[in-house]
Amino acid sequence: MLLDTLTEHYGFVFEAPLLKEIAQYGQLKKVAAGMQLMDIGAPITQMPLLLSGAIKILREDEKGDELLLYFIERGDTCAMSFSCCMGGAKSEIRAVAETDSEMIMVPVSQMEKWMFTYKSWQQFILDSYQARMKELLQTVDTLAFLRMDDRLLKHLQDKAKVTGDDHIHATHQEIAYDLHTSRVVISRLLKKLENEGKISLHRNDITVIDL
DNA sequence: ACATTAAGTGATT
DNA sequence: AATCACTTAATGT
Repeated sequence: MLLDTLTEHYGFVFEAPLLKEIAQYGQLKKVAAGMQLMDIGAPITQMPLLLSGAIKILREDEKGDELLLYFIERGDTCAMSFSCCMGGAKSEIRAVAETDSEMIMVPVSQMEKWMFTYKSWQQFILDSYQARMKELLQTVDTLAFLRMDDRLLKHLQDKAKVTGDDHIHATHQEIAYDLHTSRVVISRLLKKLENEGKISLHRNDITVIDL
């Protein structure tokens, strides 16, 4: 039952009547890892409430190169899309499932209504917005100061965190793609991190030791 | 055994 | 930090 799963994950955040409403208007959605959930330019009609798994949020430049902004985890929602959908705007970002994930999709119209009727909802959106903004500023910081080694280590740690596994299953090329750099650079920095004893390298598998 | 793909390295910009 | 050119290692057929 949808309400049960909902209570399990969000029971501490929302009061009973709101949980009931979410169960009524939302629909459960399960996605496999690697699946694209939202693309740049697509209109936003629904917003996800994440139950399990993780979603990565990407920005894209003119040439189609991607840059990872941040991850969304259980108990999060994409607050960025909230500001967009208030004005009926289109998505500025792309969302891809990092792991197999479950979420509840809620129509935007309902979410707007709840802003006025439920204090806990208002708080949830505000908190979520603040958390995303903080993460975003962090990535901006590392970008601005061109510290690719810090960026890489943080990315590995984030990835291990959202996956819940210290073994990262990814090629150097894929990581380079996320951080918008070349594979050679990633290989070199990974090698450096390995020498520093922070990670261990194997083909298609990086083990994060220093968490 | 051979082809393909992933990873490591030196040199250059 | 990015790119090139090349080597070495792991994996699939």
